[in-house]
Amino acid sequence: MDHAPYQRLHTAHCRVVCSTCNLREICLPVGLSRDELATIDARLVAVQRKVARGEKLFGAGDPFEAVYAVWTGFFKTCVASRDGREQVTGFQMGGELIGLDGIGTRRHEVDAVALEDSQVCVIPFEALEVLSQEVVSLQQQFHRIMSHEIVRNHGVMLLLGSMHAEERLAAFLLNLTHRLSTRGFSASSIVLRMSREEIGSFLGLKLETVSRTFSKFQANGLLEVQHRHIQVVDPEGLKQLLDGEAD
Amino acid sequence: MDHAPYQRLHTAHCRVVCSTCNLREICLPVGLSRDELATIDARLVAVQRKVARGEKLFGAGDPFEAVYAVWTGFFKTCVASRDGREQVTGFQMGGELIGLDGIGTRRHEVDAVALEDSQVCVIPFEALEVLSQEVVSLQQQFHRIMSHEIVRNHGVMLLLGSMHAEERLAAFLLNLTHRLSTRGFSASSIVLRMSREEIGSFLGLKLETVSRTFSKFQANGLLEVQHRHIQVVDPEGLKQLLDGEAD
DNA sequence: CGTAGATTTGAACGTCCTCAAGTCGAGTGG
DNA sequence: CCACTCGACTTGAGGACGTTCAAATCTACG
Repeated sequence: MDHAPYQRLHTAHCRVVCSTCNLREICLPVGLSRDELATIDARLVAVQRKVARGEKLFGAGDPFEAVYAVWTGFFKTCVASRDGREQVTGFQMGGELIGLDGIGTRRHEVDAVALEDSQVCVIPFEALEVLSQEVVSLQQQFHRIMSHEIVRNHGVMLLLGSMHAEERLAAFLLNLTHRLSTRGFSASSIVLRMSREEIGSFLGLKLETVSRTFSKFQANGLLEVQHRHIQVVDPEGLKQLLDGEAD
Repeated sequence: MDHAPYQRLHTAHCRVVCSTCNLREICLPVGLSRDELATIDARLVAVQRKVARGEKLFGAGDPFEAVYAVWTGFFKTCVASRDGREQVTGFQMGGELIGLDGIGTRRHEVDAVALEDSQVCVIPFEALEVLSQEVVSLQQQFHRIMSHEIVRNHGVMLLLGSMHAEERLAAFLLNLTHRLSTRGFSASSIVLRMSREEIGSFLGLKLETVSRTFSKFQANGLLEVQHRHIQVVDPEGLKQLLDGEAD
């Protein structure tokens, strides 16, 4: 990669400061006091790392040393089975943590790939454990985040286990718009960072089915689809699809 | 229930002792020293609770106060969507923790139901957080367990998102036999605690498909099926199904 | 402006679901 | 002890939804 030196430069020198970060209200430091934030700044988040679009933040099997908070950009995580099947397990955006899968085995269990040029905050896990022994609310917030991840996974299981293609895509879009609007972006005009194939892998569908379903939603006046640019015309209609009020 | 008083008696008086529990090597206290075990005994696991077959340990929406370690018996956890769809998110046996879903919201997000008469150790979550500030290896083990739960969920997503019925059931049976043999039970002769419908809900299949697939496995000489009693005749054959070496 | 990759769309097929009937086993009461 | 009943399970037939294979279209990026 011809900008590897550029990356290295930033990895070494860019110091992140949680206390002034615009994501501090939706990231790991939620609920921390001013003093606690200062402690985090001083002892926890050491460096930032840039990850170019298409590059891996880490791969399955890599030694686990840190978890990562997305600062800018967009990621996917995916698992693969021995025979080559791949499953996208999630998409991560600003303020979300990546790498929790590695804590148990001390090796990462998924691939984390940037879907656009991105920057993450590196949170050395050892430091996180040490610091969360001192800072109660950091410990609590960390536990909350892991628990949320488990609950999120349950939601995906429900989706994969019991929903039809249209319901899956509707749920996916509503989840995406919800998370985007939490971060101050429009909930109605969105640009997908992932391909139809990646959406399909996440939703347990083939890319053709995803494409057809987009077309159908457009025909039904729920969306306007132009490649990766999606206009959500009728969010209520999407919700009704999920609540079984099909008509 | 006519043995409610009996339950109450035990809830109030039965004191569990991790240090002599036969599950201590596969439960929360893995890796703790003798002294640390003594601390846990004294300050963490206060009471045991009996849950009769078919009863809930807790339900979705209940206030979250504790996590539970299965001591004897067998549980399922399930989520439901507003429109009544239900998805079994997991089956839990001795040494496994239930209730991690409630940490984030302070309310349980799933139903936990005993599939046979069971006993759990009640681990008040507040106490767990306090104690894991002092006992490093307890904190580490707890984080490991949450991470394992996340990785397990990823495996279920892979199963639900990309596998065919036969592969799903094979994966389910292999997972079950593996966990049973870890606990000293036979890996070849197993008694299912759950109905075909519950298996189907977990695997994203209808009960008829589960039943048909059992029959097919029997016809192919992989299993001998007698209702809920399963003899695993050819575990290698099951593994080959998963690795795509179908023949 | 051309090429490679992503997306859309069509048609035939296959897996799993739905609906339905029948079997089996445990528990109950005569 | 046997008949009865209820729920769980099995099995069959037909249909639906999503997949597979294939071709056309579009876009981005060099």
